[in-house]
Amino acid sequence: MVLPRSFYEGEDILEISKSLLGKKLCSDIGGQFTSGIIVETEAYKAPEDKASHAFGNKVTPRTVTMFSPPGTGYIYIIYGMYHLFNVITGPEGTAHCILIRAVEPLDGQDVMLERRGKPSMIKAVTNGPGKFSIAMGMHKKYDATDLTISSDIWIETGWPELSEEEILVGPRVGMSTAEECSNWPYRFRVKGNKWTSKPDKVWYDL
DNA sequence: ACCGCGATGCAT
DNA sequence: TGCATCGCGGTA
Repeated sequence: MVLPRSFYEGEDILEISKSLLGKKLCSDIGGQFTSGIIVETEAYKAPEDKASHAFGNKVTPRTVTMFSPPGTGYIYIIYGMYHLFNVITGPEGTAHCILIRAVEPLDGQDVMLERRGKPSMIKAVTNGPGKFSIAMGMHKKYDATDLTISSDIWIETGWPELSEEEILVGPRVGMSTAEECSNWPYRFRVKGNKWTSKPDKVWYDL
């Protein structure tokens, strides 16, 4: 079942970030169907979050998508070559968004390997925001896609709801200019899942 | 294992 | 100018 808009519109972005773990992210791009279970997420809580593109509710040509209704996809380019995929959440008008950082591959694994130029799934294919976005065909041209009605990119129910014991939390990465926000525990992952991005030492139980 | 760095486009 | 990144080649 495709997740309805009500899934995305709650006030608590951290709860939604955790609820997205275990959901099934699907894409049908270039005539190729791929899907994967979301196993790592990262929350960006505008307007007070200095790490958010929409810090201070700043509206630019890039960030305007972030003010779209909850359940909208936000795709932007980082380092000139990676099309990172995010989900807009929160009450309409808030610019909260959640970066999808890793998925466990399900359908279309042959397509993912071809897009990534890798021989097998044991080589890191979807364990990072840039990597899984390539594997699933994410592209800036799909920015502002309505994930509740799109036939290009959508999110379905997947695993049963995870318990808190199955989730680890840690600080976000790449926070060089976010000052006090850089230590916020806004990054979530499925405990023990081998498809998450490279482990580090800062994870702890909820 | 870890570290440094280049690729490459676009927002500011 | 500096990224919400990745893969490579160096050193160990």
